[in-house]
Amino acid sequence: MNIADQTFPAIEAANEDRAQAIRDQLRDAIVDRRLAPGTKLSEGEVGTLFDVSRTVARAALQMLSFEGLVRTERNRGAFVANPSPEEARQVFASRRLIEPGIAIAAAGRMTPAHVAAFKAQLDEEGRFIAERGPNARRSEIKASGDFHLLLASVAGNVILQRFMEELVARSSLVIALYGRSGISSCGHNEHTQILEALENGNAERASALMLHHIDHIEADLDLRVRSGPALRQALEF
Amino acid sequence: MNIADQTFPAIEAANEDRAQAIRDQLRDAIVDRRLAPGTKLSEGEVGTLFDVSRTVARAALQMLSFEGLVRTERNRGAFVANPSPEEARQVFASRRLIEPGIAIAAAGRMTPAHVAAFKAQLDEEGRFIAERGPNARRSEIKASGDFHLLLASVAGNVILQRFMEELVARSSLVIALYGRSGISSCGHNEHTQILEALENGNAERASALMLHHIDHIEADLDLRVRSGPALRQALEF
DNA sequence: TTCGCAAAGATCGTATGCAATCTTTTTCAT
DNA sequence: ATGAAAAAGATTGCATACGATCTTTGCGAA
Repeated sequence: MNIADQTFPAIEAANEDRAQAIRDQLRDAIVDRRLAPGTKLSEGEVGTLFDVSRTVARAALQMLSFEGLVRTERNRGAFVANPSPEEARQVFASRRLIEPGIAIAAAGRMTPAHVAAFKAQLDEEGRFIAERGPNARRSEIKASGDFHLLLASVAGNVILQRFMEELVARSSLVIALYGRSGISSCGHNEHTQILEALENGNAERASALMLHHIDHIEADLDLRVRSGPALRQALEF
Repeated sequence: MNIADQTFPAIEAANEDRAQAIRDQLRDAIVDRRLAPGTKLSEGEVGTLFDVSRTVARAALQMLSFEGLVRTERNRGAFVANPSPEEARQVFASRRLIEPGIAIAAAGRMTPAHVAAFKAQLDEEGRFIAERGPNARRSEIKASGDFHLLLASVAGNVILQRFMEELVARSSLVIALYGRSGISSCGHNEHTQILEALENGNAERASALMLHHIDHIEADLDLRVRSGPALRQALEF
């Protein structure tokens, strides 16, 4: 799970913002758990891996720390975030507050093109659930989150969309740490139901289903403190 | 309104994160309108003003751009954000979704100490409203936002608190650009009412009052596009 | 061995330098 | 004058360098 063992796709070509590209790759790696919570992300290694200077690597890590996916300690560096049970609760409390509203907004803006995009998304999700192997698991995690992000994009509020991107990514970390049953594949049926409600323009139902869905995901977590949160943190694990 | 004309309090001493300190100062300057939307914030000038290298200044500006208070364009630099009417609507739509929930959460966690803090906050707000002069106006703007931030801190969810910090700051920019009646001092009474509801533990009422309060603030805006949004943006003004 | 402490090594925070890009000014033909 | 093109200047993007801080290693005493 060391970052040096990771392989990152494609070369960061383009004269576009390279720090942003690196951030995206690292975020994906964190979200689908190729990088475990607590993993050290040193500026030098990141820079070497992506073939940029520390300056750019540092900027990418700073971005991730704003998103809460990375924790930085002064003079010690950056680590994949290791959310405490309390943080985990706050992530889901935030989602319970925001995401039902997003569902309502999205219900009022669904077009046939959106419906098609959702169907394709759910198909993909289903395919990965059926497959075996760790790569399929990763893709499944990613796809499950992408459903929520697609919903947020349909809602048409870029601010809320960014909030949701952060919350979905952090949720993945939380589930990785505290999830009981490996994955939230239980959610697939619920996703389907939510899409149905959206398709029918039934905003209230979509909203209620979303709330339940979030509750179910959180119910699958074991947020009891195990060895005392301080120790856990202190050991970076 | 040039940044070079600004004076920033205190020296950025401490071996703590200087970029963060600079970000805070710049944010305050933007929020209470010492820096107008569209103002150029060059790395060099910021660095000189705060007596740090461009590296640190750049980091501070990057942080502000994540918060949506600053817009950065590749190879062109950073500018105080100039939110479009659409962005303005999204800011308030986000607040309508989040802040009533925050009020509910806060209502369930109010302690006597919190009540005292709110009272002090409202007192200060009232004092600035009574005063004359541009400095009082600035302080009034700041205080009005601080009420909402205090509420968010009482709610006890640091994630939502950060979201609110961003939204309140961006609201100030929006009001500066699109506000009809100079300031939202109209809100003072409403703040008082909200506190009353919180004090009585009446979560539903606090939530409803907050929703109305946000609506009132937004109703004071004139979000009609004036000279075409493209032109406005193109002229950086 | 085991503990503490010092030296060596690694990593971070920040300043600075250079090329690339953008902006402004100057120049010149229409 | 006016407008286009070129030159000069300013600013950014990025790499690199160096001191400061942290981490690890090595060594000697209990």
